[in-house]
Amino acid sequence: MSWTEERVETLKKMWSEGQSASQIAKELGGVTRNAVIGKVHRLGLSNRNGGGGTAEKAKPAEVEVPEKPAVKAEAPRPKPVREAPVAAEPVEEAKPEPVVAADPEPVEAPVSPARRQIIPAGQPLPPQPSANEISPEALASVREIEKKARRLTLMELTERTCKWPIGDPATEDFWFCGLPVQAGKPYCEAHVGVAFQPMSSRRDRRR
DNA sequence: CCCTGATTCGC
DNA sequence: GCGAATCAGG
Repeated sequence: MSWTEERVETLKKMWSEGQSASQIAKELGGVTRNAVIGKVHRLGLSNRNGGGGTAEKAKPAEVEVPEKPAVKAEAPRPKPVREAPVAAEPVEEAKPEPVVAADPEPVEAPVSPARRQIIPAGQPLPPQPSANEISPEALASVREIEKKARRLTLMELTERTCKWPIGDPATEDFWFCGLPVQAGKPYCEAHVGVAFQPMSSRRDRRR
């Protein structure tokens, strides 16, 4: 295999998207991650760099996803309490916005008759942390990730698959992320981002 | 052990 | 230029 224009393009694209060398190598095929890394260096795009000559501290591009309304087609049912997908606002104060199911999304998922409605009122729901103060980037990537999730079942999880739960466990609409985990951690890159927050203004909730 | 990117150096 | 081997780290 040689580095054809096309392959280099793919490399550049994926690399800028933050894909790992191994993933890129897998995608391209015929090359190892070493080859990819080597090429990356030779191309001089190992670090942030747009090729403008002047060293601009441009951040790693990152897939800028303004907002994707598609959250999750939920049936208009007495769904369990769930905070709004997120309100990524640069607000310093946590703003509890109890937005419940306000998705102007054309639901197309017919509710299965044999399900629903049997949600224990307790608190059996997994964290499903739709935090209040998660970095916008993390959230953006999480939403992206959830669309690329491998949708593994509990039995399919391994020590190397992201164990982030997605969906409502009380329905068929539930699965695990399943993407390759970060390293040692139980979640993939994106989910690690929201799971392990630096510890920002973790103001204790008063009750 | 799994993975990551960085570097070296014979080819 | 290429990339396996190696290094350094998580």
